[in-house]
This record gives sequence, structure tokens and C-alpha cells, in this order.
Amino acid sequence: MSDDAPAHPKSRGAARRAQRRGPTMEDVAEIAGVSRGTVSRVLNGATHVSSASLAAVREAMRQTGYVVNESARSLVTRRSGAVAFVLSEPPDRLFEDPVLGGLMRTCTALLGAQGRGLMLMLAGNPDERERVLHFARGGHVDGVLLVSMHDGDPLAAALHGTGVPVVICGRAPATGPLMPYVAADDRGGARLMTQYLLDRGARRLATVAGPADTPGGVERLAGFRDVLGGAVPDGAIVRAEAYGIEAGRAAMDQLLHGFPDLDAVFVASDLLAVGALQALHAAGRRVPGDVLVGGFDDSAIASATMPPLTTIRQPLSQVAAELVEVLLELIAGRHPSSRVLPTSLVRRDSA
Amino acid sequence: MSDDAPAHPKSRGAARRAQRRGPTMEDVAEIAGVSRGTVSRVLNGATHVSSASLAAVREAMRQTGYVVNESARSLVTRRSGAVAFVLSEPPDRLFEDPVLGGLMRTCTALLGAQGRGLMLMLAGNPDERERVLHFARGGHVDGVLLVSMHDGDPLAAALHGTGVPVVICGRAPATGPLMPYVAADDRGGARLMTQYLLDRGARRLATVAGPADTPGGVERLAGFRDVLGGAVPDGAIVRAEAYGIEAGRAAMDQLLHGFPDLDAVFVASDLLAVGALQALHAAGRRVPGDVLVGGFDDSAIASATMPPLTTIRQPLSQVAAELVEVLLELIAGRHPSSRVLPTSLVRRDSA
DNA sequence: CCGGGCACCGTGAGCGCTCACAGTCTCCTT
DNA sequence: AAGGAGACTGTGAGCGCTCACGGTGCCCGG
Repeated sequence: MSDDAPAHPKSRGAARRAQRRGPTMEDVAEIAGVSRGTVSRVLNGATHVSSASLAAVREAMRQTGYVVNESARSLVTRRSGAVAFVLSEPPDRLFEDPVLGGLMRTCTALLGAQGRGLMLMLAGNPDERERVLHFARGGHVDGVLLVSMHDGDPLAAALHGTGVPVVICGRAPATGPLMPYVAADDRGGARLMTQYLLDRGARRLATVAGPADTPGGVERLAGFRDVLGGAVPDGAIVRAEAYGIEAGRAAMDQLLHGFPDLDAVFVASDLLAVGALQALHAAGRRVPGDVLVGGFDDSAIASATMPPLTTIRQPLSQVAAELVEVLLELIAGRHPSSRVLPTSLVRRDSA
Repeated sequence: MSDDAPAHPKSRGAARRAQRRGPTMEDVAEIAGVSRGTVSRVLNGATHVSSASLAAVREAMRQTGYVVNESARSLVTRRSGAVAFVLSEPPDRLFEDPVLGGLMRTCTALLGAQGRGLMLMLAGNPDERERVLHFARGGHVDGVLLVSMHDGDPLAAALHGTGVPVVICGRAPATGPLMPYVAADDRGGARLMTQYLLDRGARRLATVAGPADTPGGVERLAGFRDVLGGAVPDGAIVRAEAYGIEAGRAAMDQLLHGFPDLDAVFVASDLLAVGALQALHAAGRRVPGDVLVGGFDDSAIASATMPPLTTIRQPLSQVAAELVEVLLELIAGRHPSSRVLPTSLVRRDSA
């Protein structure tokens, strides 16, 4: 009742220090026998600091266990040190697709090495979208990595409107403001695979394409057509409803129905290919004996199927690296260009 | 040379406003004809605010597009509004395991609905670990969700030392300070599966256990033993090196070698089971004809294998929900208890 | 008719940092 | 020997917010 308030006004400083969370720059400065300004200088770059005071400050920091208060710093610099990783996808995509996990992981590691944090945000419904926008506008993040598979994503344009640097992973929306993107060469990869199937002796080629509103769905089909020219019979192209296993099975069933004597199929994603493999198996077709199957992504699942999937490898860690590089450039005020990274063929047993 | 500095000191306010990023509370207050204090009150709770000024402030906010500066707020409240999601794992785990992705996604969504952000952090090496600790100590996050599969993770103890609320997903380290955790009932699940295999007629049961330093590796094996009692022959237990497909294949090969007449195998994770299935297939054993195979996790891959995997389902979204609930309680200063959630059997074709 | 209570409101004092500026001190040039 | 160019350092003024405090006005009981 009597000891919970400092008795003397003069002891206020000490009391404050006692209840305060951690040491401040001021404390460090005092111990090191320098001023706030000098401590600040060693904190950012340490230019124009004598080696004597540098050492003193370092020692004082060590001794006090000082860690800089990022909020205070952000308040004045208007930089947050964080970037948002925005997933503009139907909610269950992340569950199924290991590709995204890898991307995220690599970005996090790369950003972390730069002392930056990665904030994960979903944008699967209007509420979430609004939150992302609010976040960006509020300056809580210095930049946004937008992973959007869908063309003409309204979020991309809206985000662009906030003035926050944005780089898109996948493909820039065909319409709307242009902003830098990083993507794997889907079309080239599809060409690679189609040609490979041809080289392996396929004569009755079919394809399971991805949804039409995704770059993968458009570009990979385009690559398939590039190689085959006009020689694609009716019924040899079926579009999957989504990128899941179920969708792949359904599409393959449909293909088997409409184009029964196929001897090879290019499937627009590994996950889809898993479903296709199941449908093929159920139909009694042997892979690769009766039909060759080529996938796309080289996701972790590709080597787990039976038989292991011949597929197109997306240079995922390179995509991640370029993604953060481009974003960092953007944040630094430069104007990096978009990048398309080459894909390559990974031969396994399915073709 | 002459027009880049304001001519009159008196115009400074206006110039500042022009170059300033966004409207501040002060601006909103001015427009609404009230004071900063009132604006602040409507921002947090709006108690003791007349409906007239409430409306005026709301309108002024709308009109100016005001969004609160979180850094300034954090600076004084010492709360950041973010929580860290720390992955204490070898780097390639996330690539392979869809379970983590789902957990992350659900946590992000749940946290987001509370207006909180989720910061993804890796802790796969000492550098990263140090970064996490630094982050926690710096008060950049209000709490930490530590996903740690390894027992006695030094990070858990270190994190506990920072005073930041921590909840562990998986299992609390047996040693060290006790902190709340949320886990699925691994042991119970393993019992469930083992009993099921027995009920299906298995007589020569074997198991591929997870690494010994993981709760999954310990608890699931314990559950297996619970049911079988002392009746487990030599060679019927093989420990996988890791949780990957390769490791599963290797372990199954070893089992086939040391315990050739097995008629059922309980594999400690779906990913491991994928490898096991491959090894079995390569050895010419049919599943489930010759040997029954049971997995664990019910990850997305379980329905993609051939045959689809009978497995134990972890209530992932419930784990996520409890995880954030417990953390939020902790942050609020309460003392929630740990939770263990029931698992269930999912019957597919492999057993 | 006056004093006290209550709902509402404005104000000042910071939170811990950065940045520009104004010193100080040393050393080199002319 | 005077002057200036650096190198180094300290200081003040905020960044935009919250929180405690001290006013107002108004209504009610005595």
C-alpha cells in the first residue's frame, strides 16, 4: 500500500529504468561514454566513428544485451524491414502443392539473411484481400511478393495502387498496370516435354491442360501446340477443373473416353499427373508401356509416384532468389526488369 | 537550384503535409473538428465518445483514407500485433511435408481474423536460431508458435528465457522449462492403427518408426508396442533416418531383409509410407494382398499413393486452432494448459 | 441555487529512435 | 602561421501514437 509508488520524484529515473523492458540507446551511450548519435552511427554502418568509441559501444551493447527497438526505428525511417508474402489462391491450394512451400521457405531464408522478415498473408476472400491492402497502405511492409496463379487478379492492380513495391510470381496479369514478375518458362518447358514424348516414339499425343485462367493452363498448352502445330485431333485436349489430384483423375478419364488410342499424355502439373496415373492404372493401361506420361513442376511428389514421373523442373530456388532480388531492387528505388527462367526436363520412369 | 527548398519558414507545415506519406491522427482530428485524444478513443474501443464526434471521426477517416501507423502505436504500447511461426527443422522438411503447409495456412487465417500477422521464421541453423531469438527479445512479436519435431530443442528453452509467450506444436521437450504445447495424440493413433491391422488379420506385424529424437518417432512406436506387448520379434522394428521418401524406402528394404515374412507394416508417417510402398512394390509384394500398410498423418499424399493409404488422421485444423488459442491466452496473461487432440483412422485401400 | 458526479473532451509528456546540423579537434596546405 | 578540410562527435527536433490527467459542460439531489 505504501511501497508501490516511488517516494521521491528524484528517484523517478531509476524507477523507470527498473521497470523498463530493455536498455535503450541512451543507456548504451551512457555506459560507453558517448552520445546517442554515436551509438546510432555504429548501429547503421559505423561510418565516421573512431575505433575507440566503436569498441566501447560494442562492449556496452554486449554488456547490456541491447537490441534496437524496431518500432521506434520504423517510425522515423518509414521502413518496416518486412515484406509480405501474399497467397492469392483458393484456400486449399497450399495444402496440396509442395511447390508453394518450397518457394516460401527459400524466400524466407533469403530475406532473413538480409535481416528482413517475411509476413505470410492469405488473400483467398474479400476480407483477406482487404486486410492485405490495408496492411500495404499502412506501411507495415516495405514490399509485397504476390503469388498469384490467376490471370487478371484484381489484387495485383489494387496493390499497385498503394505505391508499395510489388513483384508477382507466376505471370503478370495481361491487363492492368504492368509490374515486374518472375516466372519459369512454362511455354518452353511444355515444348521440351512434348518434343521429348515425340522423340520417345509417341504418335497419338494428348494433354491434360490446367485451368484456363492460370498462366500454367495457358502457356503450357501453348507450348504443347507449338510443337504439334495444327496436328492436334479433337478430344486430345482436356482441361482440368483445378490443380488437384481429383481433377487430374477426372480429366484423364475424359481423355480416355474421347481419345482412347492415345499413347502419350502431357499433364500440366505433377499433382494432376498423380490423378492421371491413377486413372490410367484403373483403366488397365500400363505406364510407360502403353502410354507415356509427362508431368510438370518436378515437385516432391514426382519421385513418389509409381512409376516415378518424368517431368519438367521449375528452377524453384532460382525463382525465389530472383523474386527477392527484384523486390529488393524495387524497394531500393531501382527499376528491375521481369525475368523468365528456363525450365529443364527430368527423366524418370513414366516416359 | 532555387526551387527545391521551401522559401518561407511559414509554409513548412503545408510542405510537410504535401510530402508526407499519409494522413495522421492529427489530420483526422482537425477535419472531424475534435482532438487527437478523441480520435484515439474511437480507434480503440470508442468508449466515452459522443455519437456525434464518433460519426465525425469515422467520416474524416473515410475521407482521408486514414490508416493507423502501427510503428508509432507499437512504440508506446510495446505490442507488435504479430506472432512468429518458427520452423525448427532441417531445411528440406517443409519441401516435403504438406502437413506443415496446412498448419501454417490455418494459423495465418485464424490470426489474420484477429488482426494479427504471422511472421514466418526458419530456425534450421545457428544463424537463423540467433535471428529468432533476437527477434523475440526485440519485442518484434507478441508471441511465438514453435513447430519443433525434435525433442529437447535448445531453441525452446532459449525462447522461454526471453519472456515472450511461446507455445510448442508437437510435443514439449521432456527436459527444460515446461511450456504449453498442443499435439495430436500420436500414441493413441498408433494404437488405433496397430489394433486395426491386427483386426484385419495381420499376424506378423512390423513397423517403420520415425527418428528417435522426434515425438512421432517415440510416441508412435510406443503405441505400437502398447498393443503388441512383448510380442514384437527381433527385426520387426526399423527406424527411419528421417521423414522422407528415401528414408522410407531404405527402412522398408531393411525390414524386408530382417523380417521377410511380415504381413503388415505400420509406417510412422505417410511420406515414409510412400517409400515403403515403393520398396514393397520393387520386392514384388502386393499391397494389401501380401502385406497391409498403414501410414500416419493423413497428409495430402495419402490419397495419391497406389494403393491409397490407410492412415491415421491428425486433426490439423483443430491443432492450428488450439495453437493460436493457447498463444492468445498466453499473450493475454492467462495460463492455459496444454492440449492433446484425438486422432482417428482413415480407411483407404492399403490396409 | 449550489455543489458534486458523470460523460465527454483536449493536452502534455513521452515511447526509442534517426537525421540534419552544428560543433570540436587534428592535421595538412600554402 | 593562418586557414581550411576532414574526421569525429553531440544535440535538438521530431516521427505518430497512447495514456494519464485535468478540464469543461450538464444534470441531478439536497
